[in-house]
Amino acid sequence: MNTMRWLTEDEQAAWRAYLQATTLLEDHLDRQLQRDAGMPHMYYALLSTLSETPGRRMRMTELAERSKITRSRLSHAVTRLEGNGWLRRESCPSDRRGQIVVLTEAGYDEVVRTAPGHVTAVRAAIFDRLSDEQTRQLAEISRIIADGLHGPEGADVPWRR
Amino acid sequence: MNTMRWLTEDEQAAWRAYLQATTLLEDHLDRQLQRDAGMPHMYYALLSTLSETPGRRMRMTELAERSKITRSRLSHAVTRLEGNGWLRRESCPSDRRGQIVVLTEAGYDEVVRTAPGHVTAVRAAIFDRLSDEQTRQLAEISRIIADGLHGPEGADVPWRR
DNA sequence: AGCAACTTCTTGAAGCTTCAATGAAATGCC
DNA sequence: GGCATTTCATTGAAGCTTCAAGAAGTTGCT
Repeated sequence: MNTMRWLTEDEQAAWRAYLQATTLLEDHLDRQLQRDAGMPHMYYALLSTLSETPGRRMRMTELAERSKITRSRLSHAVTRLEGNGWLRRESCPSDRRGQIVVLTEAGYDEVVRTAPGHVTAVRAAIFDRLSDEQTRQLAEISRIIADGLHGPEGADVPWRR
Repeated sequence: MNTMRWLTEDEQAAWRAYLQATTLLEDHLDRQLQRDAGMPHMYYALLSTLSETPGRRMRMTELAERSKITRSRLSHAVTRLEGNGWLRRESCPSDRRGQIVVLTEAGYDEVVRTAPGHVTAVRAAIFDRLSDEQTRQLAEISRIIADGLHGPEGADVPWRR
């Protein structure tokens, strides 16, 4: 007998729609930010995260974890953004392996300058089209998926990387 | 006065959750398929789409549009997959500019071999965790976002790309 | 203290994506 | 027919991501 569980009609439809939506949205936001800020969306997200953080600084590892990217990817990204003068590395006093990424004044200004355009793009693509109810549904669904893939925020699983 | 509309608390929460979920999921599926099939998720999706198509073949442009990727990206992808022997290019009889991508027997076998593992990964990450109601919500939300970004399946907008 | 095991971060190479430019063919217009 | 415009697909270079390896520092065990 065949013990394999395939996707139902509804699940297939949802999966196709999800793939199309995420592919289009990623592409759309990458283009918007590449045009208006000269960097891909993930790079902008890094600056944005730092801009909301006390001291506008964070340990590499923590920034990588919050952003859900590998340390390696972050390392390359920081090197590039440092070249733009938007970020700076400082060594960590409490742990000499550590590096602290600091958003420069120029980097902060860049976020301030480009945030309105980015928020407008996100609104236009998503939240202006969804009801409040759907916005909450999206949040809940996203949390369920994210939690399944890395444990609910702080569950340290050794088999993960 | 400031006429800019920022995101509400709920919208910010949804956006953060969405970004984390999609980043983690993409990464997870890319790894799963890279390990089990030796290709990234998008490449697998191309083979999978072709496998469900009459004659297991499609025009480049149509495959690119269904997959929501650029022709350029598809061109590179097909070159790579052709190198693996999973795809083959044929010239189009009705339009001599055209190319038709054909899934080879080996390519079809590869999809058959790796589909179960992939479906299991998708189920485990998403549908085993969502209620039927949430699955329908995800489909609806995804459709709304996708439609906003490229017109509802067939609306040909000249200003796009 | 000494040492293995682990963590932090970086690096270079290989692979993937984007962008702009190009060749070739089809289409529309007069 | 002749010519400009548009469409189809490809190409190479530059930029981004992944992967495996490695240097440096910390932690835990005895």
